[in-house]
Amino acid sequence: MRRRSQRKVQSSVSDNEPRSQENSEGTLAEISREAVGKLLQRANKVGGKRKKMMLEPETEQNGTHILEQILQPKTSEVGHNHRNPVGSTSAEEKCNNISIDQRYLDNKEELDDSDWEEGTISVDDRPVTIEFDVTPDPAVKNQVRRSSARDKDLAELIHKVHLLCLLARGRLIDSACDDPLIQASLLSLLPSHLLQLSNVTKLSSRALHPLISWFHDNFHVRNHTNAEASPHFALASALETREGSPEEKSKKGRATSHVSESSNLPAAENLNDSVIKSQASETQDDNSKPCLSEQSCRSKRKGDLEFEMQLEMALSATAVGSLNSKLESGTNADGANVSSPSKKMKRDTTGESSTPPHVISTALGSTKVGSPLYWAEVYCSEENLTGKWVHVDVVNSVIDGEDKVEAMTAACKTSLRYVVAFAGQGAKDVIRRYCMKWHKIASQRVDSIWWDSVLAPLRDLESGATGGEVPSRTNHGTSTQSNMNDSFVLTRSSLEDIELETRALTEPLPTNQLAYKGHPLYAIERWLTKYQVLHPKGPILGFCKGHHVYPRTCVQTVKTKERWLREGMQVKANELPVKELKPSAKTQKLQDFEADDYECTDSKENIKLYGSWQLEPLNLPHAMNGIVPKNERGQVDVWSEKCLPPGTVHLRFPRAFSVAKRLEIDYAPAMVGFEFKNGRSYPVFDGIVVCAEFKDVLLEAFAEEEQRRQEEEKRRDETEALRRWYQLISSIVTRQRLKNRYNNGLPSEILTEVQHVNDKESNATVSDSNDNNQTPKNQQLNTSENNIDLKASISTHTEEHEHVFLKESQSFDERTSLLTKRCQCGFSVQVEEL
DNA sequence: TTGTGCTATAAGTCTTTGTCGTGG
DNA sequence: CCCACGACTTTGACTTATAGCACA
Repeated sequence: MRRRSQRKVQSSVSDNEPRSQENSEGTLAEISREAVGKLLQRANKVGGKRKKMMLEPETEQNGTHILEQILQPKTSEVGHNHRNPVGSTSAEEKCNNISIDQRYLDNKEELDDSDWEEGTISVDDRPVTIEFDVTPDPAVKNQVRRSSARDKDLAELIHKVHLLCLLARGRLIDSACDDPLIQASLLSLLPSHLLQLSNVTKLSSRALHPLISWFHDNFHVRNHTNAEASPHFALASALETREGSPEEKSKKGRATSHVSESSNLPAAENLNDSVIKSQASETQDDNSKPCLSEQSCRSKRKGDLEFEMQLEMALSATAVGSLNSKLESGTNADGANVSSPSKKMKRDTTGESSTPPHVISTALGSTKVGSPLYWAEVYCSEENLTGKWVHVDVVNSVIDGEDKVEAMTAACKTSLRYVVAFAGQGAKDVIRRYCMKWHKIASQRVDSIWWDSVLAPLRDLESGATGGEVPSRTNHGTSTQSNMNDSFVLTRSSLEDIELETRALTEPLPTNQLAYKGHPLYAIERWLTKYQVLHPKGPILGFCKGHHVYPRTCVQTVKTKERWLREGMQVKANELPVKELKPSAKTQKLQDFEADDYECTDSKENIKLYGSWQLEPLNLPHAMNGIVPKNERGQVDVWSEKCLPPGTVHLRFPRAFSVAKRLEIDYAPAMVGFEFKNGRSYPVFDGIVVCAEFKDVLLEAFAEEEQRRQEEEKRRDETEALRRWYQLISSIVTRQRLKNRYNNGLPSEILTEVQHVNDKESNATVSDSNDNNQTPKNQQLNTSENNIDLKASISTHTEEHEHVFLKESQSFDERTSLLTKRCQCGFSVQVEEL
């Protein structure tokens, strides 16, 4: 099975668009596979690169060796990936398998493309190939490559996709369970004595026992399934199979073993169905009763496993973790109008991405590795004063065993990281009900902000489907309840929220001290960081290995005076540092150096840290008489608005200081931070700080100056444009004249004469004094700004003549460095001597 | 099996206020 | 001569988190 899905993924990876379009019309599982395949394609690209890096040292081996080497690191890398905490389970294994194949291909290409010069020496035109007897260095082979930031990003991405797939799958199953036909079928299977359960007004978990045992006895979990069946079909066929095969029951022992090996998935679905069904019947029978919901677990056989397999297909590449689905069935407690069926199907993912699938399989003794776990939750209004959702695992015939789930997953050598309840197309994370050691899994879960945002719309749906109002039970309600009733209407959902929050705040103390490192509720002094202290130092909640355990709320962050300054706070007078740190070696060295210079003995000053309770708002001197209070460097450190002395403003417009200087207004450069460049830190300035009364004046002056500057810039641009035009025209004219003069050899040649007054651009001026008067056309461009005069004249020569420049006739102007060469005909050329 | 301590590595944090040459 | 600007030495020491391993 794994191999098959692996191939499929691979093909979708290598296929191009047309294939994917084809897939898009296929089954949901195919679509899911394709989507995941695309992600894996990206993942494998990254993996390929990584591999290339690993193979670099091996490029000097011959081809055979290289191919062997290519295959060898795979195993180690697979192993590594399995260890990746954020990786995935079965799908990840597939992922790795695929990457192996990809890698092989990649390296084949590499072999084709690579030049073999490193391993080949050409002697007498005959290539000599040096072959190395490669024995892999065990040290290198065993070298652990830690996952880089990029690997982690990728793992997180896969993690998220995986969760989304699981959510989608859970909703599908939930939807199937809502099918009225399936519900009706399920009800029809129920023995009559169990149907009476629907008439119970107050449901307690104990009342569920007959139903659970009936389901447990009558349904089995099948070992193989039709992976392509839809959830609806799977459910229906599960019911059908159970009906049609009473004799299979007598093959019961096998079924039991199957149960143990395959997960509880089917049960949940069936539960859902039965619950819904029972509720439906309930609603029909007696709508006005606040009722109960019952759940009957039905088909263990096909449906469950089919779901499981489908799920695995859908998640093909991303590694299906184990997935538990639970179903909560509840009844609406309010006897009012329309009773909404309050059933909740829950699905939990355990060991979600990182656990190696084979571990699970070992634990379960099944070939189905990484199977999701499913169970149901039933709302029992008689439980826990306010009523609560009760864990019901029909496959294992366990009721109210929420504390056993974590142990069960632990037996599978994985951890329970997500427990999601589904109902009414919505979903809610109820991990807190099942997780007893939150600190162990918190770091393994996806970013909570992302997860909450994904679940937010689903939570509303779930709450709408299950959140029947809890009747105000003043008769036997507690004071807390009535208080809460005063403030808002209690719903099952809100009560559950309270329950989960309470659980979150009452986690038992861990027994190993390492767990206190970053524990959200508790702390021991040993694991505080450099900038943390306990304040107040108490109460002591307990002990762990001789360490006092304090509430995490006692842990305070301490900072230096300068750091607090950035937040607009200053240390109160006469406050002693709550903690002192030894200066770093670098600072120490620097201080020693200064001590040598100044013979200062107090060179080893500790870094003094203060806590937030030792602070008061920053009290800077007020600006007086238009003078800005400055620090010892003549500037103002503007870490934030709070750091501005009262009566001053921070002006950030460009060249503000020049404006202030021109207006003779007192100002201070505003230092806004530091930047590191070339191994040093440099202060970064942005704008100036001036007294508030000058703000308007400065802004006005800045606006004027800005306008003047823009006009100046415009003028400069125009001048530059003119200059370039002149240059262009000059060169055109010159070119034309030279062409006429030398190219054609015509009896009559055209000479172009360019005279430039105040010429600084051209290095040579060609003029013909004889023809100056014959200029047929003069052009003159004047600009009033910079007195650029342009005079271009074109003259015609009537006789052919080859100029001769004699040394005697040339003259040199030392002032302008211009050398003038003259021909006897009167033609002259000026060149600039360099 | 689990916790602990150690090591190695990756990643993150904190540090924190120039000088000189060149060209306009 | 003054001023603005850019190049220059591409920090680095330290802490924290993480993973693997050996051992009790």
